[in-house]
Amino acid sequence: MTRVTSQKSAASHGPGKARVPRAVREQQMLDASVEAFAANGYHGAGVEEIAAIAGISKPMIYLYFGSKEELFVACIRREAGRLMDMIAGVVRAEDPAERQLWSALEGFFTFVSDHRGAWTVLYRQARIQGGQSTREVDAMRGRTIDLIGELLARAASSEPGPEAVMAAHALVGACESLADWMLDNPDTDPKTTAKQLSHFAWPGLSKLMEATRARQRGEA
Amino acid sequence: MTRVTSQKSAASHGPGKARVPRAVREQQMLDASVEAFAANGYHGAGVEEIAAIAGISKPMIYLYFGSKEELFVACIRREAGRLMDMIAGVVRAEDPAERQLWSALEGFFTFVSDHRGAWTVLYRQARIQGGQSTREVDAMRGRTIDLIGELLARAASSEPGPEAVMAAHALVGACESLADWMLDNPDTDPKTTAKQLSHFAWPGLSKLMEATRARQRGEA
DNA sequence: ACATTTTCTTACTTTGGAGTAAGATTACCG
DNA sequence: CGGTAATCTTACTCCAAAGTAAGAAAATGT
Repeated sequence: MTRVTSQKSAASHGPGKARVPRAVREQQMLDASVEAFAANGYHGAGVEEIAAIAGISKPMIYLYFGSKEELFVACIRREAGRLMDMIAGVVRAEDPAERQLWSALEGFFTFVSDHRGAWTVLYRQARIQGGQSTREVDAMRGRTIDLIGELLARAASSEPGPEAVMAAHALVGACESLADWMLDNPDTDPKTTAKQLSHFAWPGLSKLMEATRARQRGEA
Repeated sequence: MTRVTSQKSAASHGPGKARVPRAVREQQMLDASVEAFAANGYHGAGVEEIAAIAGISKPMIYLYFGSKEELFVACIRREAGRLMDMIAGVVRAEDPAERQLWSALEGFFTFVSDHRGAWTVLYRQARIQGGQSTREVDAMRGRTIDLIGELLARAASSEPGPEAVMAAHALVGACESLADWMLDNPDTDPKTTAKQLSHFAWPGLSKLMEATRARQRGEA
């Protein structure tokens, strides 16, 4: 509610609306897109509706982004970048494995919490949509899983085996599910969620890495 | 490929197509719908296309199901029922908690494996779509999570606490993610997947239940 | 002041696909 | 046999929403 179409319309001289440089408008359009896509899904959200939220008319979107799909891809890219930045910003390479894992979880849940609704829905949308956006998100998801697999393997000082890959998939799935849950329970603390998941997942991971190390000693 | 429009067209007398009773046709339509929705998503699949796959013309679908959305809901309901039957068929109430958990996982992964592509995509579709289908699937998912939470609580002989609920969410998410993974790796054995996830998840669950029991003793 | 570029809008075309009208053909039942 | 009900098709209507044409109004430079 109380959407602001232009915060300095009165300051500008005359009846014409405030002109805004392209770079800024693009970000406003992306903000509006994320809001609309998150609320109604890719097909549910209309370009006209998005334009309205951004306080602008439809052709501008086509002028700056070319098509609805490209607009969507631009959203995905921006949000994906933000998520990656968030995680990269809190994980310290010199920490031990368990600590790194916990940091990554904390970064992820904090991001979801900060971007209420927006990201997770967008993320789920993108994986379904088909086309470029799906490819990009799936690629990012795949890289994340590989990374976690390698992290686990490194903690067990070995190569990533099939169990580590499976564990990584399971862990990522658990994160996604808990992220959804956080959206329904807005008063949940991201750090608590991260810590609890960490507590829950670590015994199994620890056991798995132990087994890996044992197997490796037996083979060597 | 080699889609069969009617296996007894030659057997029937004359050029007219084989007539089929409603109950049978409905199932054929649902089969076609699942195939099309799974391949192209709810919006990507056209009613005309579904009709073609079922070897029938479009108005029949509207005559029997009313609208595209109702058709989709009917798909969801049928597949959800099958999944529930599958799980209910393998879980034995008198078994201990760990065994029950493993059985449920086995049932789930077997179902996904048997209904290659179809179900998981449908399921993911439904959770996004909005409308009746989303409500039903989310409700089913919620019941499943509650069930698992209660199972865990019962194993710890206590009421379901917030940690149990969280663990249940994480576990369901892990299952969904691994189901997706199975679709990309068709040569994966469902039982192996179930067993591995069980091995991976149990230490954490066990520890959690232990803590719950300890806390309860302290309070009593 | 004038030309050029950038920002922005109103009003339009187009189309893909959901949904329907009207009726043909075949089975069923006295 | 009719007559009624069920199955099934061709050939439409209709609309929401993507995308576009044409140009107005403001900024920017010279």
